[in-house]
Amino acid sequence: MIKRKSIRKIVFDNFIKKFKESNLKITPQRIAILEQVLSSQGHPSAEEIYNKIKKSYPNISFDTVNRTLLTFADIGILDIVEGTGDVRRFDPNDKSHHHFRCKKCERIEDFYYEDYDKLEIPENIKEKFNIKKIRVILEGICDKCISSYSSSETDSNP
Amino acid sequence: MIKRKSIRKIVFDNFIKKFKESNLKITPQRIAILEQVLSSQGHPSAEEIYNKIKKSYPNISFDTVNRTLLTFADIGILDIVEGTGDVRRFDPNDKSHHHFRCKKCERIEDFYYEDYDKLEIPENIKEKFNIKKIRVILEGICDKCISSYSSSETDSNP
DNA sequence: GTCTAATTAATAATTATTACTATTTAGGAA
DNA sequence: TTCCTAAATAGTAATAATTATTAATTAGAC
Repeated sequence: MIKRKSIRKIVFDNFIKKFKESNLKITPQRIAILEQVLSSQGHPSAEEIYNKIKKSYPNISFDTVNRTLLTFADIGILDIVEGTGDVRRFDPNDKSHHHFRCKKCERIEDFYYEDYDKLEIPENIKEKFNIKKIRVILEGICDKCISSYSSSETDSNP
Repeated sequence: MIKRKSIRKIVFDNFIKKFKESNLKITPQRIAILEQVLSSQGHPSAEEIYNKIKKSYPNISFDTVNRTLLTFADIGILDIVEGTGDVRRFDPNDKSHHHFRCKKCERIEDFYYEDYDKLEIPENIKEKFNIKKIRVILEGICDKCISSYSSSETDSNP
């Protein structure tokens, strides 16, 4: 019991450290959202998290939850599922291809790479699902954005 | 000139065939949208396509364009860029993982597969972009949906 | 040409996301 | 501790994307 609590505390403290590193104030709302996120399964939307938090924190606003989740994504506490939150985009390219996505300008660029086209599908997946398409998403910073990025990204010296 | 035109016609006729196979009527609107899509670069949104079509077809409605594009995606004339069009979803899973997506119920399931974690990044991409994350998306039909799918999907005999 | 089910235009309704502003608060300095 | 200030929040409004509705039109089979 005591041990479980302290493990949980360590995980938690790590996030608190991240907050401080990013000059984010530690507010009860952020703590509540963090706790909710850490105990989430699957891929919740802002609204799902908002509804859960409201139970213990009735007058938190949706905006705070949404904004905070985006902040968390910014500082790397959680991820945004690829593509979601963007307007629906159509892809008229009928040749087998893969996508590079820029995290900064959201640009999506097609690229071709045969090795990726013939990737093997894991057995347990193949048994359970009927796979129709395989796509690799590379996420990062594109050439146009990289220059405007701080040097700390490429230079890891203090 | 004549040759180019007939190649274009062949490509076009293939799509017309797809229309007929799917019992879709061939309307001038659909032709216009098809032409616009086929000449599109990148990953246009419904609105972008709508704006372009309006120039040659001023009183087409947005709804028609949007609905038709979805229909095209249904019959496989084009794709929807993975994830787009969906509510933003957060991913609290901090372990390296990949996604299976069901095309029917939109379910996203995490899975783990080391081979995918250590995929090589093509040289030309590595030179141009600063890659931070690699993710494989498997698209298909999930176990829960497969039973409600027509047998023609799994049985390719006439 | 006639008929009918499918399609469309126009618009309304719904839903997601972002923006705004007055108020409150975290956390550093005295 | 108390004070101060920049940051964060609640509440709400605005914007934008998507889906639904309905009356009118039309493609394509006969």
